[in-house]
Amino acid sequence: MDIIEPMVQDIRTLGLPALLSFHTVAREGGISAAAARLGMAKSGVSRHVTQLESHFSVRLLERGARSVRLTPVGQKLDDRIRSILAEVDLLEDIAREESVGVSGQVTIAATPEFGGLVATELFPEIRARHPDLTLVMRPDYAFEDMQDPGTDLAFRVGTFKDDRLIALELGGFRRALVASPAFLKDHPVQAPNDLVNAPCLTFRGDRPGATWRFQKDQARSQIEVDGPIAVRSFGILLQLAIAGHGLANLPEFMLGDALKSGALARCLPDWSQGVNPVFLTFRPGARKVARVAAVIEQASTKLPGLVTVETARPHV
Amino acid sequence: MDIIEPMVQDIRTLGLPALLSFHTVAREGGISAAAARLGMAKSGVSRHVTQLESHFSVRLLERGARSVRLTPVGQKLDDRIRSILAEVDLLEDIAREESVGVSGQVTIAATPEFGGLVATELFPEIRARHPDLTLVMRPDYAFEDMQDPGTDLAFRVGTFKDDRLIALELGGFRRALVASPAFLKDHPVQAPNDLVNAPCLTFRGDRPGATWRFQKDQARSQIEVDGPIAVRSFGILLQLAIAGHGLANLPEFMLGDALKSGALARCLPDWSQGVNPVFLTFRPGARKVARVAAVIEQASTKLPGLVTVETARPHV
DNA sequence: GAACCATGGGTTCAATTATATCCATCTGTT
DNA sequence: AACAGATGGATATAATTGAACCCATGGTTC
Repeated sequence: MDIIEPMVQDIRTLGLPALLSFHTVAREGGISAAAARLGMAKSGVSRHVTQLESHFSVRLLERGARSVRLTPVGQKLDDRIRSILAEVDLLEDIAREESVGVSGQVTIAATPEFGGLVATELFPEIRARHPDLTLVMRPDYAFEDMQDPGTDLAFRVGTFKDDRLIALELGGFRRALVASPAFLKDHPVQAPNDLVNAPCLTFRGDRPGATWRFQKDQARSQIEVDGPIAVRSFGILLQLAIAGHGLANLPEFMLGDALKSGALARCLPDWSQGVNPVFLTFRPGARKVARVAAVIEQASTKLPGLVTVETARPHV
Repeated sequence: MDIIEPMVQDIRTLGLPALLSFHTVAREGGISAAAARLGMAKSGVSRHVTQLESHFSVRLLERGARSVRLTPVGQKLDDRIRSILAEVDLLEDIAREESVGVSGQVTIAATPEFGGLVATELFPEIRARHPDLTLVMRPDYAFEDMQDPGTDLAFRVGTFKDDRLIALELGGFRRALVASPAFLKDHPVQAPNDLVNAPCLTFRGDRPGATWRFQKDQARSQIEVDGPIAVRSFGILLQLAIAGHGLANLPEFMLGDALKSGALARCLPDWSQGVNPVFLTFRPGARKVARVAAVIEQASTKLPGLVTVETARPHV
């Protein structure tokens, strides 16, 4: 009849509860703790683990006297199992939305500035369409794991590495070097090299200083800048620049008002900086959850117009 | 003690076998057929489905007299379930490789031309590292679903939409408009508009004709070309161009030899065409499977140098 | 510092409980 | 009548628990 023979058989002997037990052991760091968390007898958890071990014919836990550690294979498997359990959770969401409608809560992570843009530009329309939906913006520079439930979507700027997430490229933005007009009168900046000893207001990331790259026609310039003030907030950098404390290199989308009102002026307007791509990331199954899809859709239709300076490439 | 309370509980009553049964029903189009495929009593399959339905409180199947159809929710859920089952399968692979080592088979889909590039440039080194690994290249212009096991990796050119796959951007290539020197002597092409009535050798995709876009400084030109010969193979287009049958617009990476030997010459060399991005796509968990990871790693380290014309952006 | 025990975590085992599966039967449609 | 799916009861299978068991560590004591 049918040619496709190789279908999954082993799943039968592999239970979701066993996967959950093992994953909980990995999370909690011990069988007793996992059993407490799951509200079941520790013998059951122990059995689940051994069951998986014999199923895979691989040792998943290094048994110490008072503790267990994951073996390398155990770690790999746990990582996948975590994803699987998260995907299974989504099944519930998808089904529930069918009867209850789009409601509940969507949690979105983004940098504070970008989060502001997203919240002001996107949230009103989403809320108008889905009144029962609660949108939670979690502004943070540190990107979280997103494998544990809690965050549904994350806007990320620039490169990142995570196999387990879908990344939707929304466009990109440029940065602009700006300072207050008064400051520029005292500290004229004609070329990128003038920045070396200038008071640059840098974003304080993991390490001090920053590298700013400029390009003009074929000329490229890469400057290691530093300055008296470094802050872990672009918003504060913006205020500092307006107050005339130095040069700031800020995303274009933050500068609209300040440039119009004349509070800030561009430096080196002929020199362009590369495009910072903006990605929207989420777990693979998330797009099938209607309330998450609503936000994704809104973001992918409306945001490109807001941040894209040049159309870079077809979106994924 | 711990703050993190919301952990999955429902999984307990949700069995992988039930998911498998439902998915098989969806695949086979009926409960009896599914039961036959799974080698179990049809009553069991029926129970599994009703069990899921009551678990989710949603109807998954439209019951007809002699057939069942998936409800919209059923389709969504089945789509996710399919992914989940595939991910569960990967668990076995990951575990097995720990004891057996990297072996087995990796199936890779790509267009015939690109497949050739991949096979010649990538396969030797991979095979040298993993002698027990069998690499299967499946050249095909039609991209398959990749949700059903069978294809582990797929190289894709240009845009695509599939939430369920991870896309790794490897770089991009440009196309070049070429023809034989003899042909060009008879049919000089000075500007893109000259192509309108020229005998263009087009790739026969889903619909006839093609749109070629050219750019020179700020000038942009978009030409709807057509011609006497349309073939669903870039390789044959290359041969036709060499034989002097017309103009072909081919990927740069195919043209090395023909341009060097003088068999082909560039047309409109001042006009550039956009970069065609190349993606490597795979199921989310696939990278954790060592034998697949070996190919991904090789591709992502070696291919960018082969196809990238300009570094577009940091890879994901 | 060596011997000692008490503690906490992991495993094993048997009994109980729950669950899945099958076969036969029933219902409804074509 | 024939086929596809649903239902129900009997049986076998599997999951869960709680108590007993191990065993390494850490602290205590001498």
